[in-house]
Amino acid sequence: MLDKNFDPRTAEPRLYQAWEESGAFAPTDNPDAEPFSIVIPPPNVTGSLHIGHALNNTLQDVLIRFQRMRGKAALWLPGTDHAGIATQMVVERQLSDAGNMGRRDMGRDAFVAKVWEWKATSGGTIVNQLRRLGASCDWSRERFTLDEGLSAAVRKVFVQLHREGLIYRDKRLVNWDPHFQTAISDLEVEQKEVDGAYWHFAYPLEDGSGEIVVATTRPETMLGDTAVAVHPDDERYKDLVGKKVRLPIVGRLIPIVADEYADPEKGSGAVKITPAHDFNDFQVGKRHGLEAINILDAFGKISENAPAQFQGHDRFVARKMVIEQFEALDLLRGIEKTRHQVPHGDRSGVVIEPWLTDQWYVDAETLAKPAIAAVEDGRTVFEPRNWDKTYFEWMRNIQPWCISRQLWWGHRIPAWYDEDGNIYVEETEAAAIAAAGGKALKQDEDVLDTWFSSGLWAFSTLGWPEQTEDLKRFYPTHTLVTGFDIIFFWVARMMMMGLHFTGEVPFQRVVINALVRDEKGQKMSKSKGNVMDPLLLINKYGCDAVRFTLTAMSGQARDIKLAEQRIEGYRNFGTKLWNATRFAQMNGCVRVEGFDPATATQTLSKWIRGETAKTAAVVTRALEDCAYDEVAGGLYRFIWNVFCDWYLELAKPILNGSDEAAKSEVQAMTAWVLDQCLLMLHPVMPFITEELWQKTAEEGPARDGFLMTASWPAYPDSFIDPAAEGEIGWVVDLVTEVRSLRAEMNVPPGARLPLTLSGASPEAAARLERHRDLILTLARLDSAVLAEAPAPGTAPFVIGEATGALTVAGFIDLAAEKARLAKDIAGHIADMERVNRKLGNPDFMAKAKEEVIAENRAKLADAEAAKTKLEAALKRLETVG
RNA sequence: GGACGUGUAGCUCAGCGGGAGAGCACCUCGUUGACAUCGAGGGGGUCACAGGUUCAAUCCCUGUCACGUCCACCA
Repeated sequence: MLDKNFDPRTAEPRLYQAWEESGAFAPTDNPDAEPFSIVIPPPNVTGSLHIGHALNNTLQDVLIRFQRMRGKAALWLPGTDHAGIATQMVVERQLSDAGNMGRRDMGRDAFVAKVWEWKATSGGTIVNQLRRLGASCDWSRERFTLDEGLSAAVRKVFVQLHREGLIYRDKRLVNWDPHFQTAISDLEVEQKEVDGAYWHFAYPLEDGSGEIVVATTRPETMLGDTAVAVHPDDERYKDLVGKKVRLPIVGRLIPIVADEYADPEKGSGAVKITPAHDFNDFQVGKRHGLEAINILDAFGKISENAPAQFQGHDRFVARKMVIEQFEALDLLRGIEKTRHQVPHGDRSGVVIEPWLTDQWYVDAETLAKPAIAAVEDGRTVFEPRNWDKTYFEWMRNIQPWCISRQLWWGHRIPAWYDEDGNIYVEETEAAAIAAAGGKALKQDEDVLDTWFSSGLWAFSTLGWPEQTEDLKRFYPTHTLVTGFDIIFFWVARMMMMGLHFTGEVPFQRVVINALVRDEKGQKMSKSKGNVMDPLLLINKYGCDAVRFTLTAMSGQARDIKLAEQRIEGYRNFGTKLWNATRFAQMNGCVRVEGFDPATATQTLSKWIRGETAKTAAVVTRALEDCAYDEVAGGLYRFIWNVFCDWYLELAKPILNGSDEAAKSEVQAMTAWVLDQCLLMLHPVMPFITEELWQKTAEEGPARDGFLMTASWPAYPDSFIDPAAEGEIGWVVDLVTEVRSLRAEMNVPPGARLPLTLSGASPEAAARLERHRDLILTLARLDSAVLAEAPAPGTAPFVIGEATGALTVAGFIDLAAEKARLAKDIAGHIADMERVNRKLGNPDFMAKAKEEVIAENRAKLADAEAAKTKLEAALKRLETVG
């Protein structure tokens, strides 16, 4: 006998370990099995499981378990990302906390060795947390973006793209992070709105004939100004173009140039040009052959290219100094407070500076073209569909991708330089030296953007560039499940790299999962203190409850507002199933080997068999379409509202009755349906279902292996029996009507009342006859018989073509009952009027579809009949009254 | 400025051309055994607003308002 409750704390680790040890997570080696593969979005190796991971990985696990049960060669390939900046940060902080020497003091090799050491001891955290979530990844294939194989793939890709001219080195403005002293890509820049101001500065004309006023939000950049621009059509400044101004403080003579970039509508219409520190100014500078003077160093301090008094001062200190000096020179013409967007590094949080350096770039525009086409023609589809618009929007406006980072942790760029600065890009140092004719070379100091290696993830993890069995079998992968926040970072780059290097899309379908927010819709963050730790939730409610909740809430919406109460509710759902199984055990509902539901003779058996088949159809289709909310909803309704609330209640009289044949059939059927529940629920709630699968085998025939590897159910349409459906539906309606009446009339629960049924068809009469015992029990009736007409003083209700009448003498409140009937009648009359209006409308009759007209006619007839019966009942009441 | 999305019951959301739905919350009633982590019953909505298309609009179109997210912009 089962315990009263499922104990997830002990069962979950035990079951997971058993699954893992059995090798069931690996794809079947059956060569005929159709492959189904998913690559995990590799979490940062520094990461720990947050609720977003829990959602993302639950959805993947649901899919992979479903496809595994369907007999596919299901591969879910796990791994982690080396996460350049994030990891370097963690280890640096650890070194500093421990009072060790810093990264720069210990040197590159020693530091990188430290990071590897850290990875070996602490890098497995998130992988173990995925196990707690029940993730059925094939751990034997686990990869790391910086492992030997993936590193070789990275070098090969870099070299090939370089040979094709798609990777190049360029000197231009980059987004520079002064905190980490590295370049970052556009995507790693976050715009934040902050308080700021426009400072209006006067630049005196060289000839002393006046001044020109410019405005800036970054006064310190004036130290690097090399021009002032005005619009060529701006009458105000027409005569000044070609003249020069003397840059205050610096003393440099700089030209006034005419350029369309200057907007006459903005400010004074004249704009200062700092080519080395502004993306727009850089372009203007190019057009006019202006010098780009770099006044900042890598730390964001003023460099030796600026006047001595500023050198070595932080950019924000220099800003104040510049303003003060303008004021002192009486050249400050105004300050205008404003709020404006300022770029910040997404990791460092500091203000990003446009900075002029040499970096490596990928020609993303060229790579994007096939990637756009693949989504346009449907080789890869987004789910929900409209995410493709986001993808297109970015891909069609894509900019060169800056891939070099001035960090130590990552894939070192496979480029070597000789003394003269010639570059040799090769997969190995030996090859580079050979290419250089034996000269001594020095490798590029930089590493690649982390996303460069994750862009290869879909095929590098399967063994590329080797033509491995896995690559042949599992590439292209089937589905990618990921968050919309990394469509640009990751999905787009995998599309580009996958198509370029394999000629095929990396995945056929991209399922975009929502963002989990707190119950008020706020983004979860540590500072707000509203984070929900999935591991705490798992400990509290069990993993299955957390998984079911996340699945149930994964509709089309972009956000999931997660309230703990929901998890509690789905924990109860698990308990409900557990107790239904317990009930089955108590009633001898043991699995019968070879039981064929098709042979069922009892109406109740045929009905639940059909309901099971309908549920399986709904759930299977929903799983195929990744309609997760429908998966959860379909299972919940069937197990709780159909199986527990009705079937088990309807089965009780049979299970307690004396008809042995009926009893043994219902016992076998109950056990069978329970098995089907476990099978269908397993992908979402793997633990409790597996536990029940094993436990029920203790009292019945042995099981052949895990539920996890059992076959997904599929039933013939013939399992649905319309006659049984009609009959049980009728019983359910009848019982519901009686219960409703009893409650409305405040009939005491213990009172057993007589019921008559008049005007019943022979079919209804037969149904009453067949299910009388059931009806008496469930509706708490004393008797249920056919009658000529409802007796006076009874409470009537309409059931199909018949009138039911409950004898409630002693409980009936005449006035209340009259009011109830009048309300019902009014409702029917309103229906009739509405339908009559339609049927009386010649346009409706001429243009509406046949079946709609028929439907309305039937509706009218039903309403009329019901109204007539209720009116008769009301009349009787009035006579009595 | 551009793009995408959302406004349906107190809350969270489903539905999406022909009778307004679910879960939770709320109210009433009910514990000698599957489950109080439960059962039975019930109340509650001009489906944001305004136009249009249609025989018919919560659903399609246009506009307005409100909210959210992403991208661009830092004179």
